[in-house]
Amino acid sequence: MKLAAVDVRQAASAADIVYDALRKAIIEGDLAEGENLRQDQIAQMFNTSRIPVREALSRLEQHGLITTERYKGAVVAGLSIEEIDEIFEFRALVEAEVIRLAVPNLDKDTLAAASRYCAEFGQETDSARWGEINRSFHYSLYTASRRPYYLQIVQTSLDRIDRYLRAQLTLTNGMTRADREHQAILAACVDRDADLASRLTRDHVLNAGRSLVAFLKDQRS
Amino acid sequence: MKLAAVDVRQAASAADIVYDALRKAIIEGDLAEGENLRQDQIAQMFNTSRIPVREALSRLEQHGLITTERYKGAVVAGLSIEEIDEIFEFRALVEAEVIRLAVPNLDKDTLAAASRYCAEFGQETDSARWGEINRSFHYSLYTASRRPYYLQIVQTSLDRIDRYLRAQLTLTNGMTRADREHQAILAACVDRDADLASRLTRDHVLNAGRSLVAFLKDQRS
DNA sequence: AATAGAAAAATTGGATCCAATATACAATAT
DNA sequence: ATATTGTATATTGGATCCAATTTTTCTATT
Repeated sequence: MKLAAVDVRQAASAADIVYDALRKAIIEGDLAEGENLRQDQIAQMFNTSRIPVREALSRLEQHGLITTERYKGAVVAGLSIEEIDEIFEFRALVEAEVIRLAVPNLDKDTLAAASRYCAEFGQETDSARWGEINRSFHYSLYTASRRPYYLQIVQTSLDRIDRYLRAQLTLTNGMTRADREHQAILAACVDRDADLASRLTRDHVLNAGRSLVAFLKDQRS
Repeated sequence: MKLAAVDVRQAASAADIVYDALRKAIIEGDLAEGENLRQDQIAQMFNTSRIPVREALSRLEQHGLITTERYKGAVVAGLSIEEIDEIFEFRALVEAEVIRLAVPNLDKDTLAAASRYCAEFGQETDSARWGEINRSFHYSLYTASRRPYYLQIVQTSLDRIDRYLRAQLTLTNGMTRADREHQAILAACVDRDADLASRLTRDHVLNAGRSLVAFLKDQRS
């Protein structure tokens, strides 16, 4: 029997759909930080009741993307400069280790895919897509680490600061620098130099963080 | 006006209470892995309806403590040896960094508290309490890192493998070795030797992981 | 007796309803 | 005019009800 088997176990529930949509909207900055999320309003937007919305909001809160107060509701979580700084520092630690673990396992296909993302990043003119391509580039390499737990942590960390990272890429000329650094990381991976790839990734993340924090300090003062 | 003001904003909701209770039961191993969690049954145990229970289960799933399948329900998540191994490796990375960041900030009170936990750990005869004291010892030092994001990650990582860690302490004589290592870590902290404390913490976590994995490999085969 | 299939029970996901709380606003007092 | 109190509205948290799905039990057939 030849059939494209589909795993029906994980058919999306209403809560899944709402969660995915809200997560995406927050990550991409379509929902401004501080914005109120009214259960009723969201429920109507998705043609469902408040129950799945409440579950979605609960998940978002667990991931730190929103904050809720009892009987008051949910608002998109903002991050202080100190929190942003800390998350970048954390990412530098973990992602440097992930790429180190990944390099020995990199095969031709993975490197080719990463190379495509790297080129695409450099050529893309629509700044709205940089964040997504940037993420794809790094993640395609990280996957070779074969460390699902690390990868999940990296994803949730990135979720928290993705909005700001996107801003940093478009402003302060972060894009051209990121492009250079991506090429260097990719080259180190091709050379199977895990230590170098790790150091470059660490610096890449820290550079982005420093540049972003400097920008925000200026902007918020 | 003289009144002991209490912040009523964060009065626990029913979902909070159920979540805390289930989390504790899973972490401490009172709920065996694979065990079914029936919404109705739990709701009755807490004299509430299924709604708060569902929210609690949703949170537990986000933290990886249970797995759920649509229309089938929730079961306490078990971990494969590979997953346990990975989480210990991850903890070693992060906790080594956290203690390094903590050492410069350690004040007398914090060291005194850690010292008390360390002594308590060595003297406690009730093996059921070792897990909790062990956690308190490490966490009291980690707090000085002033890195709330790191600390939250450390907590959730520990939540995932605490059951197994408790088993490891009671079996394979893990307890006496842990006690020795705690004293060495504490001494390095008193000496303000961040590098040493970091290295010792890393080894401490990796040792526990290796010993646990060896035990499980033997047991599960 | 073993097995396939149908009916019944159990369980979850979602909708609707009610209670508790917060917010907005009007009325009143100073 | 301002501040305070009371009231109405909006919003959330929780209970109950219904639909979709799974699991169990029963029955018929071989």
